[in-house]
Amino acid sequence: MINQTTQVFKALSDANRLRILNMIVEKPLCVCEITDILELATSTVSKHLSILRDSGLIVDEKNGKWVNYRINSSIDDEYIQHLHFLLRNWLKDSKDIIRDKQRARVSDRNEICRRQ
Amino acid sequence: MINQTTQVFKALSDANRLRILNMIVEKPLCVCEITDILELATSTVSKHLSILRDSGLIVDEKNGKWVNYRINSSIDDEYIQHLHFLLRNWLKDSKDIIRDKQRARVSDRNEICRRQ
DNA sequence: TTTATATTTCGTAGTATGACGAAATGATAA
DNA sequence: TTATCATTTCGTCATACTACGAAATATAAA
Repeated sequence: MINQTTQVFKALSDANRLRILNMIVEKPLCVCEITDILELATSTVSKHLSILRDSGLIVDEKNGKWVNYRINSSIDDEYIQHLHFLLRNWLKDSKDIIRDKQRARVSDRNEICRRQ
Repeated sequence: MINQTTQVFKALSDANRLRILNMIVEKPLCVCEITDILELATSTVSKHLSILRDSGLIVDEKNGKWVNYRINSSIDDEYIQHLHFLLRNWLKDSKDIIRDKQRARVSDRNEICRRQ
């Protein structure tokens, strides 16, 4: 119980993971789209996503050759939902977050992914 | 902005610090009382408290030879207040947290501190 | 099947974190 | 003042974390 809670807060205690969470509020994104926005190595982004997934904050969905990541909106954990609500408001005025969200909205994986 | 947010989540991402936060909901405690309940070295507890204080989650108050730590209840940061509310509910059924809170309620610093 | 694309896993380097005891600091009591 | 008690700071060790590139895996396209 207490360890599950620390796991969630650990997942939230990294700037790149907070950026990912706010991006995928706009729309579900694949790894290469997130990699393009964060400007990190693909393996690094994949690791961040696995940490967020293991904490229950996000879920992944296979879609052809892509893996889409989106916010976990299942209502089975009210505290996770509470945290998502909190985060969306807490970071909504951050310049970095605003830019990330804009880039997420206009992101086109067919343009982005083969460039890497 | 985003770094202040990660700092708060980092502060929350350790089991001993979550235990401290729930203890001092019951009543403000000094370092030696918290040390007695957590069964850690005094220097370790002092460090945990400084991390929680620097994140804005708690405040300290000098009182004679003791330093009391309590939840930061000033309303100047709504997100911190939101997190305190969330934590109190999230961990209220944890056996460890329940025991810590009971020990905090009956703790008497005049009995405890000189034994260390 | 072969080739290309997307993602994950592995190994590693540098850094951060949490633990401790010892030393330093601050305040009270003798 | 000196002694005592509470707390903080410092130095250190073991472990965990984040980043990367390379290798492995999985799916789609040729």
